Amino acid sequence: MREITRVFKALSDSNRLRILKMLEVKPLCVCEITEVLRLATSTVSKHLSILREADLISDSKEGKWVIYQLNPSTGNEEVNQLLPLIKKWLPEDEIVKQDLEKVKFVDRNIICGT
Amino acid sequence: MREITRVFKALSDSNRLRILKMLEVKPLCVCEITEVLRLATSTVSKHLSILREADLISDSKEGKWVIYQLNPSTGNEEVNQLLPLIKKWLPEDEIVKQDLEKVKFVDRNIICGT
DNA sequence: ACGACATTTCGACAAATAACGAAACGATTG
DNA sequence: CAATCGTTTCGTTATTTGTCGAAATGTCGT
Repeated sequence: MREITRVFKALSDSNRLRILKMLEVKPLCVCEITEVLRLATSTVSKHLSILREADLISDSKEGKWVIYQLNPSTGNEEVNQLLPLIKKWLPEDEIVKQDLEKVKFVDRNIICGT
Repeated sequence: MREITRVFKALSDSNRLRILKMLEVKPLCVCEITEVLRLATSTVSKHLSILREADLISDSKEGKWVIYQLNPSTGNEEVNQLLPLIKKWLPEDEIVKQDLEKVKFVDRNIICGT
């Protein structure tokens, strides 16, 4: 039960949903997500840790960057069922559409360190 | 977006999940749910209103009782996809199993007004 | 080893949330 | 109509949550 409520809690924040939708496009590092969401880096990092602890995403180090990606298939059966649903949702949401547009052109080598 | 986060927020509380699982068995009135959850009536009523505003359940008056039931198929497409998933979840959860056992024998005519 | 940069952790704060009891509301029954 | 019973609303309180900035951690290039 605690596991499931943790997943739903992770999904119940609009900024975290935006992050998930962005990660559907491609894996992203923290600074790229920060750039799109326009929140403090520490805030984004917190959101990502909540998503990670819910098993919705996973991270991997790549040089000085930490790359986050959707958890393609995890041990968590509920997550495995939820992610495909969410993938089909919000196709017409204005904010999400804008985010995805930005994600296409975002490049960690250019964006970070301005 | 607001719609979807509202649904996930509604699902992110263990007492509200317990209510949903109970309603999978049969429609219930507030006092029956209160009896199983052992929370104050006003607290249960609040939880129910949150679930209702997320379109997860609906209510109908029946004499002096308000009967709540799962929303079989609502205009909310996300809810239509989520409810069947949740129905398959938590089959082994101890608390849920106890709740369902209690629900079987609960009778609003006996329980209410003690 | 040092400086620059990406990320996480910490501490603080405001806002949202879950819980309760008391009071208000609505409907049924005497 | 009045009393009763189930439910909702209101006001309060303790806890959790989202956010930020500052400090700590970790990594790369020089």
